[in-house]
Amino acid sequence: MGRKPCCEKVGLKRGPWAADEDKKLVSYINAHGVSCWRAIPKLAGLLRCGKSCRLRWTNYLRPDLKRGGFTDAEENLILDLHATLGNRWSKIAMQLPGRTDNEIKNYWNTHLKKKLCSMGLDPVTHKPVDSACTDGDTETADEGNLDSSEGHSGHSKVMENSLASKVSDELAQLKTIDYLGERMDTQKPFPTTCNEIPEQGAISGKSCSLDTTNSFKEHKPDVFVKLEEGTYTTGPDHMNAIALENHTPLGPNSEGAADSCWLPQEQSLDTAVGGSSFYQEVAVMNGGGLFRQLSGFTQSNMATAGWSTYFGETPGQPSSTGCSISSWNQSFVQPPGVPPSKEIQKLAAILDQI
DNA sequence: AATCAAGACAACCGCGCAGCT
DNA sequence: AAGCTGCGCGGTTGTCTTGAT
Repeated sequence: MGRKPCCEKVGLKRGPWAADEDKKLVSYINAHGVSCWRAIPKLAGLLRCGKSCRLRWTNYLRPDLKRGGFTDAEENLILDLHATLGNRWSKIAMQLPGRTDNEIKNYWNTHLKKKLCSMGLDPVTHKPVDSACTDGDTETADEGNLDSSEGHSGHSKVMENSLASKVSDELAQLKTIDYLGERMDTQKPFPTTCNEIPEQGAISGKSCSLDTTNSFKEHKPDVFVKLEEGTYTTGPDHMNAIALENHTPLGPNSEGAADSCWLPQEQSLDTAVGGSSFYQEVAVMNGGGLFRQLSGFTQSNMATAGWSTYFGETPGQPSSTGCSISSWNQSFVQPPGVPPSKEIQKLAAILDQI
């Protein structure tokens, strides 16, 4: 049973939109708003299907769209979010006000994918690959896609690695969930010094991120970061924070090289904060030792965990909600003293088999 | 100046999901 | 529960622009 087409296509115009079509659509929507896309073309006097109108509006005509090239900060934010979310362009677009999923997707395909390749990173996993991407974008990245192997010989190893990587990531996240859940249940404070950070069981690299625009609301548990001895690096993705705050990072190694900014273990948070969001970010890492996204996190339970002090006002963000931490690439660590859940045991078993 | 290739971006297509009847 | 409808999403294609030869 075939699906009914979204609209009657006979006699409808296709292809690029003319200026007068844009004008008609904009003036109609400005006057009446958006209710039913299907009905809009007729009401607006357009020979387009509703779907085409919706796309034109959302991707091009919407007044809140930000035109022009992507800034470095936006670019880094996309890279980071893609590392976490994959090709979920709409989700990524939610974090970039004024940008559309289509725009981001195009930018990714034309610029960022190549950029990652040139850096020797797999555009799907964002992890280093042995061989650089070939032109023609047959990314080695396909290894991240278990469904697309189509029986190519020699892919079984790749598939294994991919599966292992996926399972590892899943496992790490579940461990984190368990650990964070326990912490939240018992009101046990999060580690505040480097020494309290669990060291064992580093699993795999992956980025984690925090939507600073919504504070801690509605975030799913994410990952731990593994901390090097006494020092912390924000990783390249820390630039996200800057993007969200829409200003340039301060401090040493700014200019996109902030991934190499380190803070001594013993440096106090108060000292580290130093008025700059860049340092706030580092400071939270320094003091907190870990960061996470957790559903139900609030200002008050963060305060319980000793974090509230560091969520100061940041430019362009509501006071006390604009935490500047965004994300960074580090390794997962095995949370201490957490009895493995069934899910974890299951995943661990799969991992062993691989 | 003409041609071709590559790049950039707009637009389309098909699928899946949610809400409604 | 099943079918229908509208919408949103991600992948893909089409078209225009730019740069190289």
